[in-house]
Amino acid sequence: MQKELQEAYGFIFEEELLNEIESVGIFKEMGPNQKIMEIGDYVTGMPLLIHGAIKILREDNKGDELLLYFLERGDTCAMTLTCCMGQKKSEIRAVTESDCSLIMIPIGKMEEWTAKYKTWRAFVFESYHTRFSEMLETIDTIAFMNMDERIMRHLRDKAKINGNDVVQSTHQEIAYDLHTSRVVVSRILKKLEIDGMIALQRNSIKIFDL
DNA sequence: ACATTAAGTGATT
DNA sequence: AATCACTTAATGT
Repeated sequence: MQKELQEAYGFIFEEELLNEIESVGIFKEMGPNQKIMEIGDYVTGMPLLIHGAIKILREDNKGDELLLYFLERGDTCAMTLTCCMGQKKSEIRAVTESDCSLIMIPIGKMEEWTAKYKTWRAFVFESYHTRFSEMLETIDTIAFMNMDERIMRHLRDKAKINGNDVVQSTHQEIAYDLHTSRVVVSRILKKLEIDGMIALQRNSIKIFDL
């Protein structure tokens, strides 16, 4: 855990804080599509992402979901930041997108470290700001972009996260993430393929126009 | 060979 | 862009 921690956070946190993280944090590794946090769960810990990606989803009253944003190495969940002061329930769902390793920090430490470490404060504010920006971007794409642009953006995001121009995903999964129907996704992907932006295979999509 | 799941398509709203 | 109804293609057993 020490090596991973050093690699991902060594440049942000001072020695003393890194040591504290190491002694109090719980190292976890998990495969893709694992639920880390469910809507309604009490937030008990704060994840520091070391490796891999996590997608953050919102759910409507019918149980349909919508992708809010991805978390990557060096990121943390903004939900835990807003929940840390009281015993609040999570309003989002967090699911691993790929193989992940992360360190869980007990929520009690948050306040303590906020007072104690300047780098921690900076990290929390910075994270908060970044997540907020990403949310605004997502809102923009929903409000102002056509579905074909949204799909293209989503494919690029996924490609970037996995470091691979071939995205492993079914049309149905994309439809869930973007809160639309599979038929619509299939049609738009077909159009994008004819336009030479992507190549379609069963269960995967190759992206040319990164 | 058969069942299951993913993807393609026309028609309608 | 969503939904329905149906077809076709790919994959697992």
